[in-house]
Amino acid sequence: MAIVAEEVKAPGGRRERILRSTIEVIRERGFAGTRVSDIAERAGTSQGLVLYHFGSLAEALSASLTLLEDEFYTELDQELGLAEGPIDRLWHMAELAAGYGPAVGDWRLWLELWARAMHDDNARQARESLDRRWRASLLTVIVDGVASGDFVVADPTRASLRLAALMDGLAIQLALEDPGMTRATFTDLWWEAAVLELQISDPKRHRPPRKRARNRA
Amino acid sequence: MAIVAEEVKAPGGRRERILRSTIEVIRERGFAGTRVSDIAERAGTSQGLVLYHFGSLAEALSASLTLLEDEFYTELDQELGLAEGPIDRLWHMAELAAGYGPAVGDWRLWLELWARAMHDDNARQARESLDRRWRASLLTVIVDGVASGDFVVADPTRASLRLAALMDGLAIQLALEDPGMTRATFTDLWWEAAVLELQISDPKRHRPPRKRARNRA
DNA sequence: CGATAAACTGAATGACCATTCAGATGCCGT
DNA sequence: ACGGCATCTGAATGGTCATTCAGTTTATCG
Repeated sequence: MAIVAEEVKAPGGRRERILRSTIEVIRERGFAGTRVSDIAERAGTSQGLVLYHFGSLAEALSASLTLLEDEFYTELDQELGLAEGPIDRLWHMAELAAGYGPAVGDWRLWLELWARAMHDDNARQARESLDRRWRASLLTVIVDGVASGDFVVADPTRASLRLAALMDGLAIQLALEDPGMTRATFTDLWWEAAVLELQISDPKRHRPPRKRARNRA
Repeated sequence: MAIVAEEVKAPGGRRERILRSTIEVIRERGFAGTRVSDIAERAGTSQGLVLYHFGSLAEALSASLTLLEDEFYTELDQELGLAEGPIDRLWHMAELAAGYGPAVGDWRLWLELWARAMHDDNARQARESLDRRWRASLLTVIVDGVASGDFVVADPTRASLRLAALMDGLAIQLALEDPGMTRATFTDLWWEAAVLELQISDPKRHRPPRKRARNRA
């Protein structure tokens, strides 16, 4: 378990390494189960250093949320940059949400964040801005699609609310490993709803198979 | 804060009173934040008694989940018993989910349960059977509606999956008090999706206004 | 080169909590 | 009235952490 090889020069140095470890630990053990010693061990440092950098466990957790936000935004922008028309963009978002990527589709972390948001103010704000951003992107895609004639919707805001909520709901099953819910069914079910909701007409070019299928352990 | 008046004869005695207090505390402080002393204080007893009855905090939490399941089932059955046709039943489920009732629409508790299900096996099982039950009811209503001609659906299972997921997703906003998400918008958005998904044609009798609006503090 | 500061460590320290326990109190059948 | 049993209490007990700290190593810069 004690790999010490590539740790020497992670970009960003020890501090960022600790934050990344923190996120990993939260994902595995939850906010509640995350101890300073877990973070230190995962990062290959001492407990003292974690506190030296962040002052307290609470601060470390909070800072890791900020890092998470950054990665989320980066991933979203990058992926949307690749897509061409509204339909393609929508499809990319579906795949991001289905978990083909490091941050956006990391639903275990989202469930944790939702629960924590009820009791911790940092978490509340983090999840709020992440959610806002996500839904704004979705809305933009829909509005663009309406403008370009790809979609037909009476009320884009309502449509985006619903499609976003549907993702969250499906994601719960995904995160909890409900039998019968896979990434494939996720996109499948969601896309069908989107087609219905947005009256996507053009049947060509729907659901291209995914190229890569990378995901973290 | 120390009210001691009506505690004397809660039906079911001290033991059940402790379980109910446990659920309340979980709702307010989360699983992680729930201490034996919180439960005891809330129930108006000593810490010792909590442990006397349940042996450990973990057991108390677990037992409270069982009570929660019972209440959920009771509430669901009772409410569905009141309804007449498939459309009416569907509407009742929407209202239950929107939080007009003590157990089913208690979404803060659900968020907690989802998060805990990732790390605790009792929670995992509890949420799984609750979820299964809920979705089975929804599926039944849909199938009945198809049989009676009220609904037109190609694949009832997929429809029920989607409609259930949509509820969960909307519920997150509700639980986290997202500005712009109320019980009314919840039913509104969901019902519109249901109408679309199930091709509900009969426009009369849709969305009767709610009679009572009771809810716990 | 020093030397000053930053980064880092590991061993205390102390707070917080679940759990234990020795005993009180009420209850019930006889 | 009394023995025995379940219920109940409040004060220990002990373990598990976050946090502190005295001191060591490493980087930086004149």
